[in-house]
Amino acid sequence: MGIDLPHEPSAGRFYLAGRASSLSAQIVADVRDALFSKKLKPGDLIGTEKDLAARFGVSRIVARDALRTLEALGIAEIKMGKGGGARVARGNPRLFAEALAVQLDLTGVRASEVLDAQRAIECMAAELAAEHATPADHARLHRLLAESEASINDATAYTRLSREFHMAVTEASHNRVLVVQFISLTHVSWPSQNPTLTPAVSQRVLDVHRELAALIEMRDGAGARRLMDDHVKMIRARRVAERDQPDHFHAQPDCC
Amino acid sequence: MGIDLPHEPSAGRFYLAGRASSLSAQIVADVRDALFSKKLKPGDLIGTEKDLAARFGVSRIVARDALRTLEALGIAEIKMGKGGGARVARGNPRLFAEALAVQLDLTGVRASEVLDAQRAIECMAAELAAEHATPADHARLHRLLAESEASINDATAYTRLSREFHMAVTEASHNRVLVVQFISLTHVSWPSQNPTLTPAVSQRVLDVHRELAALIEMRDGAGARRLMDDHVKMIRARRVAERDQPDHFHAQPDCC
DNA sequence: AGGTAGTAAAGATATCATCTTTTAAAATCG
DNA sequence: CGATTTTAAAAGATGATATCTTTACTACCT
Repeated sequence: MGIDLPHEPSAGRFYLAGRASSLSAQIVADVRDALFSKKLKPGDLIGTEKDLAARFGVSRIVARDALRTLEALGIAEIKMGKGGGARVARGNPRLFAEALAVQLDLTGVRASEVLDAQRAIECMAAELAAEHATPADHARLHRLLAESEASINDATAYTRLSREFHMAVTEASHNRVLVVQFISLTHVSWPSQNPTLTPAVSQRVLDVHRELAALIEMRDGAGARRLMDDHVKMIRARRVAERDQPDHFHAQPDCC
Repeated sequence: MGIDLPHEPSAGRFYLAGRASSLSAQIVADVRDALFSKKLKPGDLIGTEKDLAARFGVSRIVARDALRTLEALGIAEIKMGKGGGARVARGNPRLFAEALAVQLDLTGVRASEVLDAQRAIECMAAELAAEHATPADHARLHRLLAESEASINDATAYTRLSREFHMAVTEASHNRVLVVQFISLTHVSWPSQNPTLTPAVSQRVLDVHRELAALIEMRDGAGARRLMDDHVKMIRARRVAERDQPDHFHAQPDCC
């Protein structure tokens, strides 16, 4: 497919002052162009440092600079040893999640903004899960509910299982774009520890999760969306009632 | 704030075989840790290649390797010349948009998946715009509607203005996370050219845009959400009726 | 206020060191 | 004696260093 990326010169580091562009930046641009024009696909060999240096008439360090950039962008995977070199990577959602987390941190968005975006993703996921969930998806949701029940007194395990339940709902939508975005947003918004979670709150959340799984099983997309909307709104309200400050993500005790 | 990133060693290139980790990878990890623990913030000086080389007891090329990676990740901005060196970048949504586009391309998602994710983002944006739009936001929407009306017979200009209208709705939500996601998804999904757009279709889309602006102005969040949902569903249906293939993004003539 | 020179910084090159992978030879077992 | 396994060496690849070149910024002089 042809991805229509921005052509304006201000598109990041591909347009630099001084030298029209550094030599390594030119190599990066060439490889990216080949990727987007489908001349390269995941698994293809991009080349060794020696190969690229020869091809572009530069030193190995320039080639290495370019490969380091491609690696950081998730485009290339590099291997040492005979038969090594750089190959086009397969898509890596976790890398993307990290990139988003970094950018959100740097731009200083508020918890409320992240949670509203998460609400958008999870509501759509719930609706589409009601349409597309498979028997395996239903089984997974039920297994996670049972494990959550068993961990009702263990706040750490419960928090982890809760996130896995939301992840399972998102994956039941069979929309990989929503899955990637869910992973990214929850990297930012999901606390890893939740010391103030009580068994009473856990039980209430578990009840909502059960109802959601039932609506998905009944193929009630509108109902699943509404319940998820209320559920994530409740989480957001608890967060925002505590301090709505960019640097209080970590301190927030609430999840679902 | 504390961003809770994955701590498992398999988190990308920060855990390498052979050498416990390359020297440059260690520098990258240190800088990232400093960023996430708030020891570094946007605008801060990370250091020159010489500084970092001295600090970590390595050569300038190792420091340069690390800085190249941080630059690619959008963490560092590098400047040549006296007073140059690397500083912590400000958040760059366009970089994130490109990263997402690359990853979506590499994972081979379908147009329908991207458009469903876009529908999630735009519906939430419409609802929040109804709550948060300012007089300046309303004025901008009306200006864009007027310019669209004047360009009804110019498919290229109309396509551009149409995207700007959607962007303006998203910005009227005052949620920067939704804005970043909108930019990212439309990098992938929005055709740059639309040769088959007819004035009749343009007029119909313009009517929907007018109604949407009116609902936002009336603060009717539920109505704005419903209209946007139907609108993006219509776009999706037209796309999917043509070929639902990952590599036909570029060829799709439809936008709104 | 403008031009120039000096200095600090990154860009790039040639080369050496180390690591990883592959292949071939030797040893062992049936 | 043939097949299989183990070990070692060679080849290929990246990691890293020292050094030269080019760029950009700042201070000084006219």
